[in-house]
Amino acid sequence: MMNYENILREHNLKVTNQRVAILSIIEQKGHISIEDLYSKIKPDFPSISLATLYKNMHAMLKNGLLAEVKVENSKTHFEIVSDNHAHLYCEKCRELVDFDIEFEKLNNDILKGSGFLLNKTNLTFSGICISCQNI
Amino acid sequence: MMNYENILREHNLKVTNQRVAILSIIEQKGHISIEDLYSKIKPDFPSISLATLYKNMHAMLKNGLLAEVKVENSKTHFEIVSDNHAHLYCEKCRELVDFDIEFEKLNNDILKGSGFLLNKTNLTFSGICISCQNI
DNA sequence: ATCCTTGCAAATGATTTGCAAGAGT
DNA sequence: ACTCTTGCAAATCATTTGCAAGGAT
Repeated sequence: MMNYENILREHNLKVTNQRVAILSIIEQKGHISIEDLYSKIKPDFPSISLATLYKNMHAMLKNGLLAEVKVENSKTHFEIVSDNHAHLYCEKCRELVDFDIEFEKLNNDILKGSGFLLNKTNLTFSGICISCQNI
Repeated sequence: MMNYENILREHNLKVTNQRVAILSIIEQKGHISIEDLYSKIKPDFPSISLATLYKNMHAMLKNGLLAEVKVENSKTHFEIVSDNHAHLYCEKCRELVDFDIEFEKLNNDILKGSGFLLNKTNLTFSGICISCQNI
C-alpha cells in the first residue's frame, strides 16, 4: 500500500483527508470513474461534492500523479500513473484491466515511420474477457 | 472517393443528403469532431442541427460505418471505419494522424496473456509531430 | 499569516430526447 | 402507405467556475 501523504507532498500538493481517501480508493480499484469515486467516498465524507472531486482530479493530473483513461461507450476513468501499459476493456462486464506491453519496438516504429516524439499513450483494446466468454 | 450512397445502403441506412455530406466531410478530413463537422456542413445545410449530427453519428456507429476516437484533452472525433490502425495526436497543433501498425503479434500477446477475445482497438499515442518539433 | 482547498450553488458545455413536419423507400 | 429522418426546443448529463468559509503549511 502506498503512502499517500508522501506521494502528495512529492507532487507539491497539500495533504487533505479527501485527497488521501481519493488516492486510496483509486489504488484499491485500479481505475475508477468520477461517479463511482463519488459514491465510494461519500460514506466517509458525506458533504464532499463532485466539484471537489473534479478539482482534485485536475490538480493531480496536472502534477502527473493521476492519468486519465478514455474508454469508448463508457465514462472517463482515472488511475494512478505507472509505467506505460495498455488497457483491456470488457464490453460485457465493463471492467478495465491493465496489460503490460513492450513499448520499445512500437515507439521505434512510430518514430521511424512518422517522426513523432512520443510522450504519452492511451491504448485500449476492447473485447470480451475470459470470464465473460464462459457465460 | 467513396460512393457514399452505396455505403449507406450496405449498412441499412437510408440515403439522405445530410448523410452523404457528413460522410464526404469525414472522408476528406480523416477525423473530425462534431463541432467542426457542424461548421463544415452548415454552409450547405443552413438549417441542420447538432441533434441531427448526433443522431446520425449514433446510427452510423451502431452499424459499424463510423468509429469514435477518444482523445485526451480534446473532443471525441469520428472517422470512417477502416482496418486497425493507431492514432498519433500532436499535443501542439492538435492534429490527429493515422498510423498503420502490425496487430498480429499484439493480438496474440493479449490473447495469451489475458484470454481476451479482442474486437476493437483504440490506440492513441500523444506527442509532438515532426513539423511542430522544428518550430 | 498566507495560500490552497472545500463545498455549495450557479453556469457552461456536451449530448440526448420528444415531437411534428418532411423525405426516402 | 409506411417508416425513418430532420430540425426545433427542451431536457438531461458532465464538467467548470465564483465565492465565502475552513484547513494546511
